[in-house]
Amino acid sequence: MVDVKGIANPLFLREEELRQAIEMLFFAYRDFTGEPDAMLADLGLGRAHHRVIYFVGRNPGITVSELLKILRITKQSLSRVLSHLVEEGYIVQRPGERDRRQRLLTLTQKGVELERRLTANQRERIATAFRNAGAEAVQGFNLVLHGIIDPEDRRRFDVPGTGGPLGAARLKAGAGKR
Amino acid sequence: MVDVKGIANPLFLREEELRQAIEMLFFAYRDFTGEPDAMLADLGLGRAHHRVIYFVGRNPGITVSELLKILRITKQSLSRVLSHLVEEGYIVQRPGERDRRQRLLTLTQKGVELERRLTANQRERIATAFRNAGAEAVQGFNLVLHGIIDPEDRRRFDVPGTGGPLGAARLKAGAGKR
DNA sequence: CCCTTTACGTCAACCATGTTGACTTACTTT
DNA sequence: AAAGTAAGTCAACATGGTTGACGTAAAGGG
Repeated sequence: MVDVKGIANPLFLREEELRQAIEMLFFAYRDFTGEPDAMLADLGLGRAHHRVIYFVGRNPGITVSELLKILRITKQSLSRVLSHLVEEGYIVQRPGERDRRQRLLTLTQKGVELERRLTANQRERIATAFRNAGAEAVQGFNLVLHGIIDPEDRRRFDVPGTGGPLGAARLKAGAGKR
Repeated sequence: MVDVKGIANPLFLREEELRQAIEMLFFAYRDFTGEPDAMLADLGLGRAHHRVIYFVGRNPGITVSELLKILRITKQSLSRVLSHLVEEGYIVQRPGERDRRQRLLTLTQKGVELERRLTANQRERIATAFRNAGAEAVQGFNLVLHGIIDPEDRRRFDVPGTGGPLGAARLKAGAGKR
């Protein structure tokens, strides 16, 4: 039991490395959401509203059930937030054409503007981190984060033409291995 | 205004790249916390308890105010969670030696065991992602995540001997640039 | 030695956002 | 026509954040 934490013990390094990752994920998420949360609070909205606005903006015409799958919350929980956003004029609903039971969701101009303001903050934070870390690091970041996500949702990041996840990032990483 | 999304437009690629990062961060965090949350629910605990247990385990003898700085919540909010954990025997408090106003927090054996179970899950998820992505990708992941964190908390990840953040990861990345 | 500051705790009220369960309406599918 | 599906609604409840006010004990500076 000598040298438990010494350099000769790979298990300690591994444990330490993994704990660092756990903590960085916590701090990064905390800070990543902090500023948008403050902006939202000024408008009487919360983080839940942000998530809805983000994913509706990203997937115009998305159905309620698709949105529920992404957010992994109940429809009752979504309902409170979504109906508020509709009442306040951030989002419009229209019936689906093929299936008229569906309510297709789209941002209004007001919604688009809010989404832009909120996302600009997050984008800027990430852009700075990307710039400082360099292109290779960004690929590594994408690859690891991709692997942390549940398999069923990884395919959201597949890029159609490339036949693999994450488009060019994956192609390049894969090339280096094979 | 032709070719707005075409390959000739670097702004579109950049925007898309940043949005992918935003979304991956959301999905990764969602899935990273999902399974521990379910374990905690069986014990009548929540994610807030997990965070406290984690950081007390990681920093034995931490003071309440240090913990508050990490979590960025109010003491009233922490109090509810922390006193519950003390009552249930996961954490013990003892007065500080130099400053007897302080309550130094430490996990009990019961607390250590719970912490291990919860963290094992997250560690496994990250370890798998690390293994599949490769060592270089892990360094990139660390470097980018580090850059996303607010500067005042980045130093938590500095490694004493190396004179820079993230120990070896940073040394290697820096060597390539200079 | 007093006085101020600090570390921590507590009570109370409120809010955002998640849950479960039961039920309805409208539409699609078989 | 019957069954299934998409969405909404009402109600009750839990967790974990917030602000504000106040209390206690210890530390530290004049």
